[in-house]
Amino acid sequence: MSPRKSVAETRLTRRRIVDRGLEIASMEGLEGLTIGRLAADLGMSKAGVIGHFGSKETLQLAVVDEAADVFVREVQERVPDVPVGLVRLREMCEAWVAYLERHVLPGGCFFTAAATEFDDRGGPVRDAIRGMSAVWQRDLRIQARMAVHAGELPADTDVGQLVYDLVGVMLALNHFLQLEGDSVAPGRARRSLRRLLAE
Amino acid sequence: MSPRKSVAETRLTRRRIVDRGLEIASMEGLEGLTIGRLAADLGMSKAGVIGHFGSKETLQLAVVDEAADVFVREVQERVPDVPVGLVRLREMCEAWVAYLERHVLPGGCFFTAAATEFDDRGGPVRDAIRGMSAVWQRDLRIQARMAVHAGELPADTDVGQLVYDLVGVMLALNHFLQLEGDSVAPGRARRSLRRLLAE
DNA sequence: TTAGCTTCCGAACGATCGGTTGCTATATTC
DNA sequence: GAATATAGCAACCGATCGTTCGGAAGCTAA
Repeated sequence: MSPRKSVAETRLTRRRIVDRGLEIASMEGLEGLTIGRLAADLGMSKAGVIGHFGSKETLQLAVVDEAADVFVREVQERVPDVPVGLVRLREMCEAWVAYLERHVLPGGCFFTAAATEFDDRGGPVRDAIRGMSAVWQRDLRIQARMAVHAGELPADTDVGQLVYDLVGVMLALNHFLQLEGDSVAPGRARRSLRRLLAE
Repeated sequence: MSPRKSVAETRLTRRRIVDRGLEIASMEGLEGLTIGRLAADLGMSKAGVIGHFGSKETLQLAVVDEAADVFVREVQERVPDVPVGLVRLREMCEAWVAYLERHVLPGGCFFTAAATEFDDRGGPVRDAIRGMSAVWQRDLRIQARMAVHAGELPADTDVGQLVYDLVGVMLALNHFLQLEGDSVAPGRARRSLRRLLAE
């Protein structure tokens, strides 16, 4: 039926698949993302979908990559160009809160959902998720360390502890927003961040 | 093949199913819990498994109930008989940390996993999970309120905010333990709790 | 024009999903 | 001891899972 598309159109089809796949995965989970469901949503055949990836696992990895791109675009690139250290750390966290508040993905934070879904298994998908999570936490740790070094945070600050607490604030935000539809949660998150990142 | 069992044995079979089901669900998720897998694990037929419940949803609800029982047994009943208020609140949180540290379930906190899995869907299973979560948070809120009233916490304490932060500490603990196998996480959790629940 | 490459489809594969149906064998009840 | 109730099994149902295969259709290079 469908003939060969130009190179540009082909890339576009692949993007459509991954984009819709990310939406589904953020709601139903990476395992709940089904070739048949994806094909039906996009009005194409299962073979046409899987042909771009070869296997479901490759598709899952492409979705994880896309989630990382979305995170870069919707969080990291929106961090204002402020000096490194405490000010930048605050803006990174604010961008994070705003991202969840904006409901960019229908299922909330993709990495939160994917992490709890795959935390007990092995395999490349779990490794990819863990890698993405590690990169962001590393960025937080770097800024926190700079803030300590610049005297913007107490000299005896435990940077690992601080990152732990920041992650907790974000996990709680996702939890209260998604499970309980709690609209005051972003305010709570910001208040916790203010206390954690006070000068 | 298998004949009818005595009433006691029947109850025991049902318990075996739900117990193993909870273990599987804590690792693979409530949807990843399949009748066939459960039957194979227990050395019985699918019909023998589903016969006790009638449908998979009923089985899932039974597993959620069992998870609540485990939580009561492993957390709430281990809270020492200390006076209400701040002291009791501290012991409740400590019991919670110890529960995750003890690795009672192979997949970590069942309700954390179940909540993120079902937070985007409707139906009785989601309602049950939300209900369990609400009960525990209510208990926390009550003790926090008593602590404020007794002057053990600052008078201007925002109890909702405190519960938000406590939940964040626990979600982070589960996250770092399960995804990253971080053995220092329980220490981090206790340190955060000490800061949140300082007199 | 022609040959090759690629995208996508329709159809089918074996496996597994949740669930149903008869049946056997036993515990319980009378 | 006879009648009844029921736990669990083997077999099967239609649906869906991920995946494979052959071919149709159109772009591109020769």
